[in-house]
Amino acid sequence: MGTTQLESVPEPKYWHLRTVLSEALDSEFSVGEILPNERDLAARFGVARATLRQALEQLELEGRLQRRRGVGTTVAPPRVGVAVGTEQHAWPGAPEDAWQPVDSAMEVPPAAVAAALETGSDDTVHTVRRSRTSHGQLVATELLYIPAASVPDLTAIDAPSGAARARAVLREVQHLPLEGQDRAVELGSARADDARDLDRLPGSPVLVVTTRFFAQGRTAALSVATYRADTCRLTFGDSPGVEIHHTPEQRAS
Amino acid sequence: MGTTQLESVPEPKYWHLRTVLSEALDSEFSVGEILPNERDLAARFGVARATLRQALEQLELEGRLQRRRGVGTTVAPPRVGVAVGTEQHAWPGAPEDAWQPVDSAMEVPPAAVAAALETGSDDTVHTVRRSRTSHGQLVATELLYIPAASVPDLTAIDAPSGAARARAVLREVQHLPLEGQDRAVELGSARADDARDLDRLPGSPVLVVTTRFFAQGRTAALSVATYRADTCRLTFGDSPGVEIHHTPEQRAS
DNA sequence: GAGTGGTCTAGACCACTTC
DNA sequence: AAGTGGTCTAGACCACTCC
Repeated sequence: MGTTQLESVPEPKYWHLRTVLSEALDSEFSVGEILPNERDLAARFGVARATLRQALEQLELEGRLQRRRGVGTTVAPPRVGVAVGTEQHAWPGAPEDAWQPVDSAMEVPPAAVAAALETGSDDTVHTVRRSRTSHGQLVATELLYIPAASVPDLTAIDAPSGAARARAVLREVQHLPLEGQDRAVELGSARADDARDLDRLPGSPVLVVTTRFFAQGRTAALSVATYRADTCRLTFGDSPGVEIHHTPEQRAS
Repeated sequence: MGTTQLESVPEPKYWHLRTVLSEALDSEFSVGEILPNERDLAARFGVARATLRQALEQLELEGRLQRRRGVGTTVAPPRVGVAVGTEQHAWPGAPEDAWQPVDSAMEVPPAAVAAALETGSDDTVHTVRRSRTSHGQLVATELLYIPAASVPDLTAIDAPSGAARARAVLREVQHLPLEGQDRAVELGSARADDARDLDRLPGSPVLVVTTRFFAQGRTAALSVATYRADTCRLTFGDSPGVEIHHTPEQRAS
């Protein structure tokens, strides 16, 4: 029984470890349970701590584990479904909107945003910060860019900043006739400020949802929303969405 | 000029490196250009190779770099927009469908899939493998699960496997009245086989799009599509989508 | 065979949470 | 103060591509 394993396909140690741990999570652990610490686990599997960490990182990416510095590693609950495709054809700030206004100010947007809004690269636009909560946890932050031309009646009549100003901007934008919207999802890594808001480390994987709102033949508003990739499953239908674990390695014939 | 930087927020080296490299990519490199190798870069920045690699991994996650073993690290082109939300209300295999059938067989699906399809956990279902190409490159693989009950006229009349069988299954499913669909997007890591198809390493980040197709009050088909997260931006409108680089750290006041 | 990125090690120290 | 995960180092060897 010396050499039970086959040498032909030497899969990386961390990948094999990931599989072993994944199966252990399925069968021997329950949600919220604390795993042994990394040094113990590494010793138990006979690998260096860095190798073990590579396996844990994979599992965290897949939403199976949650790690917190100074605390430990716990078994993560299933990802929460977060509706993104609902409120179709409604402006941000509409009554059923899931977002909470946080702050607003006039700012010069990043160059790519200015290009999409067709504003000059030095022009300021209304920038509204919002956040979104699900099951009592902050799951996303958003930056909403609205050119001054989209809300002409708002010229300096309201508070200069703060949540009140954010609400005023959102109130104004409802008056425009919304002609359509389009949306894109891509992988990103959390900027330092988003990471802080989302209680993650800088560089954590996030899902970036970019939404363009069209009115009067132009892009009248642009939203860049940053969702925690570890805890969120973005749903686009009206139903809550399927919970499919795509991880399993086996595929029975 | 000794201590220009402030010590108060000692950001990790790899994060700072990422920022420096990111700016260098913007200003001094063009798409497709080859970067110096990791050992040289690490020496140039005075860090260990592992630390440099942490920074490169971030940039690769963000779609800025492309690394290939044995070849080198190159500057990645902007992500390609891949339409996911079009073909709304059409079965897979409809004429305008972007997917290429690859193979098909009767298989026992993973437990979570069986649950969504409401089949017994030991029942086989039609499993169609398809792939999707964009700009000459394979960007996604798909597993499409169709319970035998959804295609009653297909009982063993066609080829036992292969692309021809896949086409036969897809042809049959068109006959059902499609009542609706819903969709979810989440982050995953590539399984060994998907990784091979997508020309990535096992564990590479992927965007998993799960689509349920409803007919006759049941889930009549379920698609699990795996997109390369580094090269793809999933778009959901009818227009090609915005190309927003969310990476920039600065946010001018 | 030379050069690349990918894996792995064994250690050290740091930042953070909890007691 | 003790214990956790996060960062970093300096090396080694492996798998792969290309010449």
